Amino acid sequence: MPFIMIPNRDVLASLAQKGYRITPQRLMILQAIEEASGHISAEEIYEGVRHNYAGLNISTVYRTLELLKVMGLVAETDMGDGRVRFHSAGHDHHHHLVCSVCGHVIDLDAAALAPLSDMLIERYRFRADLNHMAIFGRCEECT
Amino acid sequence: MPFIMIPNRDVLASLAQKGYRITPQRLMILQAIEEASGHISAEEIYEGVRHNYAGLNISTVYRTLELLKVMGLVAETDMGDGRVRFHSAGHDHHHHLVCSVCGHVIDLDAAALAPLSDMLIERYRFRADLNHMAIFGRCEECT
DNA sequence: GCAGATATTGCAAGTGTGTTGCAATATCTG
DNA sequence: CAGATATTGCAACACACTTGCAATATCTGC
Repeated sequence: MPFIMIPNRDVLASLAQKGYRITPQRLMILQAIEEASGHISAEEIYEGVRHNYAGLNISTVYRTLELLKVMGLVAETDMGDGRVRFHSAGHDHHHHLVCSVCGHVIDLDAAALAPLSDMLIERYRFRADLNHMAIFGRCEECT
Repeated sequence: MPFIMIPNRDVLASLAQKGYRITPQRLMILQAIEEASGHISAEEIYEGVRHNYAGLNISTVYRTLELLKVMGLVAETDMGDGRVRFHSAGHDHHHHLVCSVCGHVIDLDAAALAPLSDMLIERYRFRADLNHMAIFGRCEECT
């Protein structure tokens, strides 16, 4: 059993409280997500954790991510590269400007889309779920 | 060879002009896209066309869609249901409010997102490509 | 601590959407 | 109409993700 850092105690408490078990795999996956700078895919989590613990299976990563997502502990964004990316929900809510040319991602804070959200409710009675939205386009360098 | 309606002449001219050939498969696929109310997936185009012409292969559908997309004759939107959907680019540009609960899609005209687009250029120097964007959330009925 | 209940894992096979190499065939040009 | 070449159908593949199930690990109550 490899050495394991202790991730966010609140996350562990949330899991335990609902009858979910704290396993080394879950600890390592959580740690990988929290350590990731930016947004990390299931495959990247898998590769990262396997450096310490070769026995990990990719299906455990997917199942853990699904669990964390349903519990609202991680957020999911489709950056349009054919796989879904995750980050800790503990960070501030934000959106993503994804450059279609160079792949660079600019973070955009949640407030920036508030006017859009208000307009959609007023004009269409549509309550947009704008968490972690990806907007595609070209960044300054790639114009 | 089945009976074939004549799709948009401009589209045929665009194809011919670039050395692409007018085949019955392409005619039938184009027709399926133009006749579709709303947004149609590759699989739906395939099934629809096969009613008339059983010999069609799904890879021909994908290759034709790719061609039409590159030529700007159809537009593509990821509605978040695990497959990409297409519609004729001849129609007005618009966006989509997709209800996560009932799947209902509200069309939103392009102008509605102009303020967002302007803000992103001004504040982030990011030129968003907002064509046929999908915004997820809940419609009035599913609140 | 320990035993039993049960949540979780690893494995291997399966899904679903979309892609690709290649030989056969169809379209277009002169 | 013949030749050049674009396109198709086929079958196999790619890739991200899912699932059934037996083996194993975690947690709870004593």
